Amino acid sequence: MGHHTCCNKQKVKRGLWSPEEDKKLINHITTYGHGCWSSVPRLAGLERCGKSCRLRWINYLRPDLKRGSLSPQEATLIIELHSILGNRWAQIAKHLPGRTDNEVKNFWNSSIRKKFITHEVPALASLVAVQNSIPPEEATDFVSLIVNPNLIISDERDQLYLSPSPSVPQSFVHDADFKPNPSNDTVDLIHHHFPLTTMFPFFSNAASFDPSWPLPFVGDLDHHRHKKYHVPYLSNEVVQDIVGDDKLVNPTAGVNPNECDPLMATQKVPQLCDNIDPLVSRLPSCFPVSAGSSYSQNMHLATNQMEFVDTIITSMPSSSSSSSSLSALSGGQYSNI
DNA sequence: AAAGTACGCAACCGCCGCGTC
DNA sequence: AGACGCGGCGGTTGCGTACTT
Repeated sequence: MGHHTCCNKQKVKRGLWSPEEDKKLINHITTYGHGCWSSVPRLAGLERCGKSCRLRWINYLRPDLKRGSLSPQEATLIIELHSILGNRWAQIAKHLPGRTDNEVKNFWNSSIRKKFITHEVPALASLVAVQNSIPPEEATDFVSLIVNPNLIISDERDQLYLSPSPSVPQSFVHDADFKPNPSNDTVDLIHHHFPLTTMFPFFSNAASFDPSWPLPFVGDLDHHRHKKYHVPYLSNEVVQDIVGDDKLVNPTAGVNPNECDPLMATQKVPQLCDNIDPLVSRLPSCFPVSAGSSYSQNMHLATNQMEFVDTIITSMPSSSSSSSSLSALSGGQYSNI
């Protein structure tokens, strides 16, 4: 099901290519050219679909491919081109002789992502700390909360775990295995310094806010294979303050450890998952939300989040618009790679 | 040393646009 | 006009292995 049309007609092998298969493909293409890819497997004596042959040739067997890691110059070029072209990997790869779109994509999704997280959070945190005269640790907590999207409601419902994410202040996370910090220091910090209607713009329109939905948090930077569910938690006081309507119900009430036992919380999570999809479609486009998780998706989300954080910073009373530009920060960061 | 975890990379999936009939 | 095949592309995932506990 779902296979390309050329793959439906014959039995096809999948998975990694053997050296023998590679040899057959190379021999065929160097002798006859690839011609119509859908006929290549038959002519070359391979039990693969044409698409698979094409991919193998383009991404691995082509004689003009470069091997080995990308050079610093190539990495810099990818970053520059990505800032112009976005995720158009094929377009980017055209400017890198011997490199494939797949290679560029893999590079971006692994290497750059790491740099993004390790550089951007401290940079933003120091900015927030200075502008708001708060301790660096508190600023780091705040920035980590927004920038580092480790709060997740995953759609992998077959395995259910509640787990805190180390980068997220514990007061924002309910976990069946640990006691949240009752002081809610970070909530208070953020609440004090930033109007939460700015942080979560969808709350500003209470009429369109369905309290039965969970708070929208974003993807899992540590990859889907963790299979953990990070459940956002806000106190009733904070939620009511956000929406300005005491009739509204805390959307995270069912997972609030002060309101139910861990078993109840566990049962609540699948319901939250059921509600996440419609939530996504109703949120303002400026706020990134994902019900799933993947590296590439999260790079995109993280980029949106950085823009969002920039908006927050520039809207703060003490901010200076000229010095708080995220693009300036990003430029400084990336130029060092 | 063994088990668990993190990560990079190769390969697959599904969609889209284009050309052909 | 629209059905179909194909190439191309971006997003996603599975696997092997290096690393950590």
